[in-house]
This record gives sequence, C-alpha cells and structure tokens, in this order.
Amino acid sequence: MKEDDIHTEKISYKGKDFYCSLAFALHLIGDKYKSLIIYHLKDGPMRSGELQKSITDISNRMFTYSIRALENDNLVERKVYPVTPPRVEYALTGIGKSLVPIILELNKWGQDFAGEHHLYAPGE
Amino acid sequence: MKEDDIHTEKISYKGKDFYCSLAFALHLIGDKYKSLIIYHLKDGPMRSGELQKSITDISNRMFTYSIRALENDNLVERKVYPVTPPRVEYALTGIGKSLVPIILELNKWGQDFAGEHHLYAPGE
DNA sequence: CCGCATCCAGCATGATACTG
DNA sequence: CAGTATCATGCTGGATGCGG
Repeated sequence: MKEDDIHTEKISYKGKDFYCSLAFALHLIGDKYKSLIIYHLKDGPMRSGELQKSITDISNRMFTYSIRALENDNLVERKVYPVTPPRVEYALTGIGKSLVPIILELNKWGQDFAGEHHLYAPGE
Repeated sequence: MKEDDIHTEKISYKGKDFYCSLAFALHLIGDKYKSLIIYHLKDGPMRSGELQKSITDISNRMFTYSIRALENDNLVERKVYPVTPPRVEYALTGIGKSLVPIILELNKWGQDFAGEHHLYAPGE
C-alpha cells in the first residue's frame, strides 16, 4: 500500500463515511475558518473574544460553530474560568499542533502566489 | 518581516481583499472539493467525467463550479478536443502542481489521525 | 462587560432534467 | 460526453437578547 495513495481505506467517523483520508482531513479542517482559527492559536492559548477579533470577517455564529467543531474533534481545547466577567480560553491540542506546519506551508504558498501575481496592496 | 507572520500585507485579488496570505490561500483552495480535484489530477491530465467520478459525493453543479474557479485562478488548465462526443481534459498548471506536496501532507495527516483513532472501516 | 444562543432573511448547494 | 437551468432546501451572516 503506497502511503500516497488516496484510496487506501474507507474511514468512518461519527457516523459519516469518507472514501479517502484527504476527504476526511478536509472534513476536519477544510473550510473557510477552521484553519485560520488553528493558525491564530499557534503561539499559545487565546481568549475567546481576542481570538474571534483576530479573524477578520467571521460572524459570531460561525466562530462558535467552528470552534465547537474543532473542540469536538479534539483539535482545540476549551478552558473556562468562572470569573466575572467570564473568561474563556482556547488552546491547540497535540493533534491540533501537528497541523500547524502544514498550515504554515499553505500560508507560505499563498504569499508566493500573491507575490508572483503582484497582489499585495500598495502602500500597506 | 517574519516569513511566518500572517499579518504581513493585505492582498487584493479580483476585487476581493484578504487580510492575510492564509485567508487568500484558503479562498483559492480551501473548500470541500478544490483540494480533492487537485489531488486527483496529481498524476496527469484527466477527462472531465473521469475526474468527476473519481471524487465521490460531488454534485455536477459543484464540480463545474469548482473546476471553473480553479481554472480562473490558473491552478488548472482546460483543454477541449473538438470531437464528437466532446472530449475535455483538465491538468494542473505549474502553480497547481506546487500545491500537491502540501495536499499530500494533509492526506498523510488524515491517515495518521484516522489510524490513531482506529477509524478505518474493518474488512476494507 | 463577556460569551454565546436564537431568529430570520438571503445566499449557496444538491438533485434532476435538459441542451449542444 | 460535457456542461447548463431550475427549484427546493439547508446553511450562513448580522442583529438581538440573555445569563453570569
């Protein structure tokens, strides 16, 4: 069995089936926001509001939805401090951290693409 | 400027603004299907129908939408042979090919995750 | 004041049927 | 065979409100 072969085996996870590990991985992090959340947590835990604000153009609804999904998939850990005002922190788990290098490469790829196509806004 | 810093510069592309290169990269390939399409093209050109069939659970509508987007972003090349019945082939461009290693890593990550959690369907 | 659940309108998606 | 049109449906964003 080649490591690269996408058709290795079928994966079942929480009642859903995936025909390859890439489809499975994309189910876990392949949407508009989850990777961004993981990226912004790469340097350590962040407060909920701080994290949400760091991600431009995410609605409160999608932030809650995405962070819950990441939590349920064990990529992110949620820690609640019973204080007033409430304080909630999120941090990457071990598995979550293992994604950071891949996300960094994707980030780098985006930089290169933007650089080659001269997409950086002038004067910024 | 650190290479890793997500807040390097703002990117403008086809009338849309992105606050970091990762958000830009995710705009290009960060959805459920685009990465899968690129993956399946990694070994060379494929016919349209063949490519679509290789991706389980994609609707015709989303296949067309996704492949058009990849084409417009210069990640995939479309080649039409004027024969009857029509023959259309898709192939990765240079930039598209540069994404393959990253996608392979993500695939590998999904394999590892699934392996650790014993998600592979038995008897498969 | 912080975190987040709920509500509704608008948009994107899937299934099907159809054209060249 | 490749791709488009249409419609019903489900999801998403933004506003609002509630509990701690």
